[in-house]
Amino acid sequence: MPSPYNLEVEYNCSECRVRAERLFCNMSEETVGTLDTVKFTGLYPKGSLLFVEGEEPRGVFILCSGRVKLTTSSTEGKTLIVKIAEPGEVLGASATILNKPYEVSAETIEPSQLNFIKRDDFMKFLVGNAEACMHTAQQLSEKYHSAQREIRSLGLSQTTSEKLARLLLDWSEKGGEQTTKGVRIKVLLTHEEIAQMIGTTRETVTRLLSDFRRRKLIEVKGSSLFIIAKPALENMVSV
Amino acid sequence: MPSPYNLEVEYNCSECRVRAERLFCNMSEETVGTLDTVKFTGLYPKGSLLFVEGEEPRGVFILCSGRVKLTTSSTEGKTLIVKIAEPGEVLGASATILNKPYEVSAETIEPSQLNFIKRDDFMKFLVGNAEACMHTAQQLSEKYHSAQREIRSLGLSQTTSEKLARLLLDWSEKGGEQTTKGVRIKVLLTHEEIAQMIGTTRETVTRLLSDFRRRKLIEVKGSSLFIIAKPALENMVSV
DNA sequence: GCAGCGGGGTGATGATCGTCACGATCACCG
DNA sequence: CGGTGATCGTGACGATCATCACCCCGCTGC
Repeated sequence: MPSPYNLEVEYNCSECRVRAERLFCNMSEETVGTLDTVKFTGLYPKGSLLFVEGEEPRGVFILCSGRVKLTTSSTEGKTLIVKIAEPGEVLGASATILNKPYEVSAETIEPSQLNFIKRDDFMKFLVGNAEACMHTAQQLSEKYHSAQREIRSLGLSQTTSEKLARLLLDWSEKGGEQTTKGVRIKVLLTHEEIAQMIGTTRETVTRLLSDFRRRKLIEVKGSSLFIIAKPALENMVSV
Repeated sequence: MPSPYNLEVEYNCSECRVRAERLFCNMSEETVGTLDTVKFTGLYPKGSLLFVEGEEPRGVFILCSGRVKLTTSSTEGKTLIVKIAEPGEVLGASATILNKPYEVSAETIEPSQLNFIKRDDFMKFLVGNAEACMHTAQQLSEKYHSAQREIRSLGLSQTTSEKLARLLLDWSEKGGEQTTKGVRIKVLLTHEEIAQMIGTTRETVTRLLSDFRRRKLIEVKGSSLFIIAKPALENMVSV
């Protein structure tokens, strides 16, 4: 079946084959049926802005496939990437529940499928369905948990190399692939974006990566990055 | 009525006079009745450890009165104060819901009253009571929101003075008292603790505060701190 | 071809801030 | 009243990193 952006699309949550793996979506047939009646499926190309920091909450997005970059910016124009959201995450839930402005901006960095639920519908869904409410609470707990990790990393790291090492280790755990040369990571972000993830500058990232290469901690081949000396990297992080 | 630690204690949520002001506790009589049956009221002196980072979740604490310091530490012993919790907040909810280790440590910094709910009881309370679940979701949203603010501040601030200025402005908004000399803040933390709140060292805090004084931005009299030049402080922060 | 652009590499320089070191105060207590 | 510990003040020094500046490379469009 031809579909836009080379994306395999599932318009119907009840028939979604990956539902069981998704923390939020893994709910009873009945609840998912209700979900199907209020959601709007959308396909977004890379670079779509789902919502912007400061905007009044219109509702929530459930990320079905693809990846979404969550960012926040200072008045000076400096940008921090708070998180790269993965499939299964619910975006904008806290702002929607509190009816306060979105606290981050969300932008797709790959072609993505998202299900949108309008604020009113979402609130009714939560109030009327204990299971949905519970799963939302879980989802929010997850988000708080990961925010907490971010705070630790930003606040307790002494040096920038520590933060970079930590980021690489995080990546190797999440999306790493074991090879004979160590874990391979696909680096899909530019140095600029990596810098925005750890709160530093593009130049510093470039320099640190060269430094890591020189010290044989990592190896870079195109967009592949190999973790050669994992223990050494682990020694650098104290958080 | 005499009570320990000079604390006015309310053993019964149903009769609590400040309940309506508390985001979480402001629930129907019925729900609060249920809450009363599962909670254990505790009084804690200053310095009590409620739970420790990494520990398996025993349950949640509802802060009735007093204040609680939430911290996280690096393996090197450096400590970051994530948040000072105020009455009405629920502590340990995300860890309890996910059944993952507490992500922060909680320590009272004043004599405090807290209601404890065991994990099993709390989960049953949520599943069986839509209102409680909804209020918990709200509470978690609040926590996520404030964590997000913290991330912004830590990740986007260029200089330490910016973070300190921001902290003072935050305080003046939350607990400030208008006087002819500008807003008065009661500083109840040591320089060491302030340093831990903004991720720097004690010496730097001391120096920055002296600097702010020299530049007539603030004035210090004992534990009172006056914000003399609020606009100047606001100009320093870009987050 | 070549201009334009996004991305990466690198050097020079200076400000910031962590670290170490030492003193000064003040409260509390035997 | 001297001792002890917590807190604050301050100087000296050096490492780290942001900033600016420039260059290189590969790609795209004309």
